[in-house]
Amino acid sequence: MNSSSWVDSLDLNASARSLRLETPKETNGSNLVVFGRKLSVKEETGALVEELNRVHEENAKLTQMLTAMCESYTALQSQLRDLMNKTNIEKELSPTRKRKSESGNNDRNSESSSTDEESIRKPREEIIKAKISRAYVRTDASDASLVVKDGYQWRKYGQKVTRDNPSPRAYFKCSFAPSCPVKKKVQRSVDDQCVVVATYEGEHNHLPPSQMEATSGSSRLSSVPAGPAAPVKSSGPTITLNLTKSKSGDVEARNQSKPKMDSPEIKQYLVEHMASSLTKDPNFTAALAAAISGRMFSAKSN
DNA sequence: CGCATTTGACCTGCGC
DNA sequence: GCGCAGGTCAAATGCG
Repeated sequence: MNSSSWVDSLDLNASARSLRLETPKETNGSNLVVFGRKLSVKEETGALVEELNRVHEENAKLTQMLTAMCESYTALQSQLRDLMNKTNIEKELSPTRKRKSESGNNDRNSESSSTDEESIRKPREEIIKAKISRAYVRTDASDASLVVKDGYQWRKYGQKVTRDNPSPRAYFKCSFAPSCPVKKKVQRSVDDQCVVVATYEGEHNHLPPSQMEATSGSSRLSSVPAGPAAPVKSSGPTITLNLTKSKSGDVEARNQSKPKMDSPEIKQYLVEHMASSLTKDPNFTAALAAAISGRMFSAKSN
């Protein structure tokens, strides 16, 4: 199961709710015209409140489902990681094409200290490099800055024009924690200049700054540390593909089709998606407005 | 003045 | 060995 399918299922639930909430919306107008019928208005208000409570319960259930799903996905991911580490070790033990340069050094055993260091360092590098994910962010094509707001702080350390793509590729390092090994490459897509492709290498060894603020008691809903002129770019959805290298094509295919559900980006996207599907639903907003106004009127009449 | 960004130079791996 | 391309470094520059 991929995220889009269960996000869609959330959408379906939202639409199901909206179907049930159609009646209040239709009677909303009559509330204003036949305002004297207090009894029916109160009945409707009660029904709406009931409906709201039901929606809240449903929301809580969905949140529970989401949490359970995230947990099971995390468990699966750690299993996959263990498997991949095993296959990496096996690859290291067996002679491969990558070993060509090192095998060329075999006749120079006098440099054993340096080659030993390399052989120790290389698997570590490969493990770091194995944790590669890719994010596609839709931005304004006229926006020349290759900045992808993902909740982390990045320091640009280089830019290069590559052969396969006329638009420059920018290189970033995570600057929030000095010891964080994560790097990011950002380049516009060749096919669609509106789409920016961000490739992440490695894993953060710290919480995202936004989450750190949240845990430290900040009441802000979403805080991106890039300054006031840098809200979360929600001009389009960010799709994150975990491109973690894998020997098995089957596992790889499944893994690629499965975005990082436990990543803060996805979680934020889900929250935004759920919030927007609710707020964009005219039936829901109308019902909500009717319920609130109903309560206000009933409070006034008391 | 300090920090982030820019940009040319340099390093490294790979193919021929 | 040489050239190419991608990646990184570090001095220069800009900005708040």
